[in-house]
Amino acid sequence: MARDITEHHDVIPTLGEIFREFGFAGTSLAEITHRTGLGKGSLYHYFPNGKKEMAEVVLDNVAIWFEENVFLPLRESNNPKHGIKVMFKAVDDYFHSGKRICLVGAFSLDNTRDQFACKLNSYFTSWNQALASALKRDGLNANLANDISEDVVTSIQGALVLARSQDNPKVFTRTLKRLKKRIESSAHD
Amino acid sequence: MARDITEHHDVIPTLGEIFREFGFAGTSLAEITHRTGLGKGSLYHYFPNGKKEMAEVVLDNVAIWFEENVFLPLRESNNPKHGIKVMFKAVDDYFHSGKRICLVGAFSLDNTRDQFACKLNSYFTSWNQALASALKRDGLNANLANDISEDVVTSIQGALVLARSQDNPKVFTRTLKRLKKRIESSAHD
DNA sequence: GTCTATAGATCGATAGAC
DNA sequence: GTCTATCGATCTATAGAC
Repeated sequence: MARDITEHHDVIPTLGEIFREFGFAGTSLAEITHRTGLGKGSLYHYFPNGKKEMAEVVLDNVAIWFEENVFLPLRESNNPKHGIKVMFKAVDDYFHSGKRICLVGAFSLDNTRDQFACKLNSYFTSWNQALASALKRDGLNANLANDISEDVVTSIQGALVLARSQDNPKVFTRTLKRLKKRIESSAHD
Repeated sequence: MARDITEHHDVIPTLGEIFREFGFAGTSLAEITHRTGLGKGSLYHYFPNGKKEMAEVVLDNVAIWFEENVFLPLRESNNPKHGIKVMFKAVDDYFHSGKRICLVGAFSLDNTRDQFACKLNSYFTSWNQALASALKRDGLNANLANDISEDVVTSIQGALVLARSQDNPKVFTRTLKRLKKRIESSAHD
C-alpha cells in the first residue's frame, strides 16, 4: 500500500487524469514527474511499487468516490427513485457529461486488466448490485431489476466509448436521458 | 500504405489479436516478431512506417470486414428485419460471443485515439447509420430509428467492456438478446 | 523527503549481409 | 525478402547526495 501522502492529496487525481489520457501501458514515469512536479525519488518514496501501485491507489480512489456518491445512495436511500436520480447526476458530473472516460473501462480492455482484475470486477459488480437493489425496492421484480441494471451500467460504458471515439460528448448525455426514460417507463409495466 | 503482403495474409489477423491483447501502446515489436515469426527486417519491409502502419492496416481490415458482413446487409437487404438478424449473428461471431474485445473501442479510449481518429469515428458512424437505415425501412420513424440504433451500437460496446472486466462473456450474450427484443417490440409501437 | 545521476533493460527503427 | 546486429532513445527502477 502507498504511504501516507496527505500532504500531496492532489497527486492522486492528477495520476488518474494521466492514466486516462495515456492508458496504463502508455503512461511513463517521465510524464508523471512532469505533470505532478515530483521527481522520481519522491514518487518511489510514496509508491514503492512504482507505476502499478500508483494505478492501484487511483483505482481505489475511484472505487471510494463511487461508493460514496453512487452506490451508497442507490443502496440506502429511503426513496429509491431519488437514489437513482442521484446516480444519474453523479455519473454525469463524474464523466464531465461525456468528455471524460471511465478509467475502469479503459483498464478492462487490454491485458492490464489482469493486474487489476479484482478491482475492475468489483467496480461493475457493486454498481450493478446497488442499482438492482434500488430498482427492486422501487417495486420491480428481481429479474427485471437485474436486467435493467445491467442494461444501464453497460450502456453508460458504451456511451463513454462512443462519445470519445466520435469526439462528441452528446452521445453520452443522450444515452443518460434514454436510460432515465427507460427506468421510468419500466416502473409502470 | 502497406506493401502487398498477400503471401502473409495471416499476419494481419495476428497483428489484430496482438493489439487486442496489449493495446497499441502496450504492443512491442518484440512481441510482434515473436507471434508473427517475422523478423523486424521483414516487418519494416511490409510496413515501412512501423507499428502505426500495422495498426492502420488492421483497422482497415476490421472496417472491411464490418462493411461486408454487417453494414452492407443492414443497408441493402431487401428485408431489413433479415439484415438486422444478420448483424446480430455476425457480431456474435466476430466478438466470439463476448470473449473478444472490440479493437476500435479499445483504441478509442486513450490518446492513441488521436492517431486513428478518422478510422475510429467512421467505424461507429457507419454502423449507426447502417442500422438506422434498416430500422427506417422497417417502418420506424427517423427519430426512433436513430435512437434505437445509437442504443444498440452503444450497448454492444459497453457489453464488451463489462464482459471483459468481469471475465464473463455471458454479459455480452445477454445484452445481445436484450437488444434483439427491444428492436422487435419497438416495431409494434 | 526530494532531488540528480545513472543503472540495466527494452523500446522503435535502421543498416547491411546474404 | 529475411535475417542479425546494433543504434540511439526511452523505459522503470535504484542509489545516494543533500
